[in-house]
Amino acid sequence: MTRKEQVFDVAIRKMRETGFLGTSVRDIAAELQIEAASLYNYFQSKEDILVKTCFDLAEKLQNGLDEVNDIYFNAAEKLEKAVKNHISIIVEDTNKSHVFLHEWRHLSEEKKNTFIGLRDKYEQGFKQIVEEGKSEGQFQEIDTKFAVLTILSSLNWVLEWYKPNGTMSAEQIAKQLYNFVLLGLKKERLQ
Amino acid sequence: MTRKEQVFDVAIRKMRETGFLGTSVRDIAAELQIEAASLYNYFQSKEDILVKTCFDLAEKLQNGLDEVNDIYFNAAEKLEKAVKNHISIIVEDTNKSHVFLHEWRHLSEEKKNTFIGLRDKYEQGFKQIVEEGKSEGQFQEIDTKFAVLTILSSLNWVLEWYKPNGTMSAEQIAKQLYNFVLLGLKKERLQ
DNA sequence: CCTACCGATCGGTAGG
DNA sequence: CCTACCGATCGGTAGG
Repeated sequence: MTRKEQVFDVAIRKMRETGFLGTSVRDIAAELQIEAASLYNYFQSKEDILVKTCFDLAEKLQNGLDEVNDIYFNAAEKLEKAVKNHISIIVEDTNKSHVFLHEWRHLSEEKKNTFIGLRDKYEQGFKQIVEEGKSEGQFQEIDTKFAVLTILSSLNWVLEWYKPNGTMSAEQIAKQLYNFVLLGLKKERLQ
Repeated sequence: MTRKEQVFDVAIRKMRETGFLGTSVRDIAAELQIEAASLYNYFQSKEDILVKTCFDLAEKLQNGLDEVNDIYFNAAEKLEKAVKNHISIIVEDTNKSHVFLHEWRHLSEEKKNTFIGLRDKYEQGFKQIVEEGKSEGQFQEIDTKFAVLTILSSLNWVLEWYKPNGTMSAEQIAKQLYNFVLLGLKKERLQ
């Protein structure tokens, strides 16, 4: 782990704990036992850390989703793999994921708009899968936006209680969530 | 609407938009076209607004849940009513609900611990309903904590896309969510 | 509801 | 990685 990685690691953890605005550069420096001014050898501004975290994770999620869409053809299968992709990425580094999910609104106006664009694109990918499932007759005729936002909310909530050393692996969580939450979507399971 | 209510209203909306730390007393004053110092006729500190918002909403939700438990006997019915209670309260004032859900961590240490206690108690109420449903054989043998957190996450996510003048009423949303998300819980609908 | 102001803290820079 | 420091802004108070 390079010194730069150490700095980012501490900064992101602090931002997860007390928010972007609640974390001063002096807080970060104190934990690293150096002076605040010294941090500027590792980043140009405090916002850099937020920018990198938000955009890195957005890219990772999108790449995973694109891959799922390339490989699989069946909507139900696509959805299952998309769920697994999402969960495996966000539980990989829960601090980063928290910052990505909750602190992006403190990006500068321009960066924020770009970020929202990426998020919309990602949601669009899920919507397309649900639409496919509906037109193929695999999924029930539920409102697409409603279904997608409910699915993603359930997936993201995993962060609130996922413990890396807990009893469930990321794989098991993905399976359980898929069975539990997405049961409502499958047609043959409806009354 | 009294002047004090106006002040709180503006403050809470600002805090929803840019967070508790991202909202200065000067921001609030500017929108009301008064000086920052004048605000202190309406509250004693900026934290007062956060405290009132968080604890008022926690109390409202708990009272609703207690009532549900008093009136109904069947676990499935209790769960349905608890879901409706939760949704109807959080969509009543979406700004307050956002602050309640996301800004409580900026409460002072002591207040924060009390708040976490209230939240735990509320979750406990839901857990009890799920346990009842399981022991009565109405619900499948899913992990209780897992089920409750997934349910609450879905309910809270409503705030992200609920528009008071949208096509769905709070009642319809509650029904749809109950059918969609909670389908996984009911035993007779399992494969 | 205002003027006038306080001490503390903020993100960041110059220069080494 | 440090010393020394900048201007800006913060929550809040005194006194009217």
